[in-house]
Amino acid sequence: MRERPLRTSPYSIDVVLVTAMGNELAILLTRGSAERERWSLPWRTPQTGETLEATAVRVAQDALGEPPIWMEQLGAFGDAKRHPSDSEISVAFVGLVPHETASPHAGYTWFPMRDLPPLSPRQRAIVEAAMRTIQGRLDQAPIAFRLLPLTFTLSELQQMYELLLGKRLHKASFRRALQAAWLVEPTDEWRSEGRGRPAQLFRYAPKKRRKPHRGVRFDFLYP
Amino acid sequence: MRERPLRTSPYSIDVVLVTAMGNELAILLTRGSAERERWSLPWRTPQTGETLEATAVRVAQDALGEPPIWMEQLGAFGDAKRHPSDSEISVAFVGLVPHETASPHAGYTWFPMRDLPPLSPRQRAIVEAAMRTIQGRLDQAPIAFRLLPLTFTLSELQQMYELLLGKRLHKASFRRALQAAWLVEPTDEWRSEGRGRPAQLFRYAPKKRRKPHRGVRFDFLYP
DNA sequence: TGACTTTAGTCGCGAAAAGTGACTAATTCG
DNA sequence: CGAATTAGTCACTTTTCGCGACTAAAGTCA
Repeated sequence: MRERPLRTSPYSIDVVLVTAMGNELAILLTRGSAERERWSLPWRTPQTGETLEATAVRVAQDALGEPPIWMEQLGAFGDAKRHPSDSEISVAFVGLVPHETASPHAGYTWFPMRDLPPLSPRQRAIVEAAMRTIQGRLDQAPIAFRLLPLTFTLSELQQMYELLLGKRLHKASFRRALQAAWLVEPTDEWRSEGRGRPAQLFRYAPKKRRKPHRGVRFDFLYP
Repeated sequence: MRERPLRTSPYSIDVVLVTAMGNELAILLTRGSAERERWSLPWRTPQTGETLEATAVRVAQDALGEPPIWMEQLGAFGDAKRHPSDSEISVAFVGLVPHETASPHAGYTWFPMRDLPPLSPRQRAIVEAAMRTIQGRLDQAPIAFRLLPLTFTLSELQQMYELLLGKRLHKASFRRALQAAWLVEPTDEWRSEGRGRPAQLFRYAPKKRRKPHRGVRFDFLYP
């Protein structure tokens, strides 16, 4: 058994939990009792013998009761910026959570990305890194699919990509890229959503490619 | 002043210093006195008040007498894998050093990537992450140029890219991509390198682009 | 009912970029 | 000198991109 210093932890694990709330991205923040009036990212200090990832999953469990559907480490953040835990560095993670199944425990609240409360400089840097990482992984990991229900329309999928990228995409090009990447397959169900022609439902079903070619790339709209 | 625990440091800063040695990439390893017979990445524990980057630069200074020409954080590595410093986690960095000016201090040795001595699992993971990061940043940061002298031939530049990517590139496409990216400008000097037509010397001189468009992308050769 | 609106889904073309072999140019070697 | 060698460019084909315009199937409202 290894002792931890009593006053301050060597490092904390901070997690940016991201979800799609309606038309916006949102992240989970908490206001602990000891941290007078400032919101902060969920965090914990590691337990002995626990891997970094395991601690990050535990943070998510404590906040939402379930693990993220996708997670990635953002790196270590120090920079002499003050952190609520008073730890010297934070090892930060991003995690994605589908909004349907994500009901925050007491003390945790979803905040839309557009309207975040003041955070510590370090945590603000972490949130920005999280967004950059999500956008960078979007064409390599099935991030958008994981934020949607098992079946979805292509319009819903496109809207999710637009939300994550913060950009409008061109419909025809989006579908062409999707087909080239062999990521979805149609079901035989259709959904009528009020006005307009009913949309076919698709599911995420990546085909094995012999060559891992290049990632999915969409055409941007420059409005 | 904050006290550090005496027995183990909370974390160490490990640096993968990469250079181009002739036709191969090489990284710097050290065999400290206390670390019986095993080579390891250069590392230090942080001093109070020092940023992570500053510590990483200090590691490079101690090993080579000069700071890396480019550096990036790789993240935190824990995974319960044993580290020579006995620290719980390592915050790892990659740094690039041009080989001409990089003479290792006593106890440090360049090892070609193809022929590394046994490393701890954690450090092996760090080295692999370093290579992935270099390849991923190659089209965003002027990595290849920084490993070359101030003026260079386009063949030398292409060889450097091939070395870093581990792939052959097609000459005509390479030059086309280079021109599209406005990264180099010709000098009026030529260099005769034994047999064959003399090559014109170029220098790194990135033009400001109004739109940061996309990164440089080269055409691969599939042999 | 029938014109109009709204959303889904597709087509196809012009432009741009990528992939590649073959060509010309300037040097050294024998 | 001619062959070999390396640098640099050209030209052609294929693929991908950007995007407007089209058809399809529903609801809305006079």
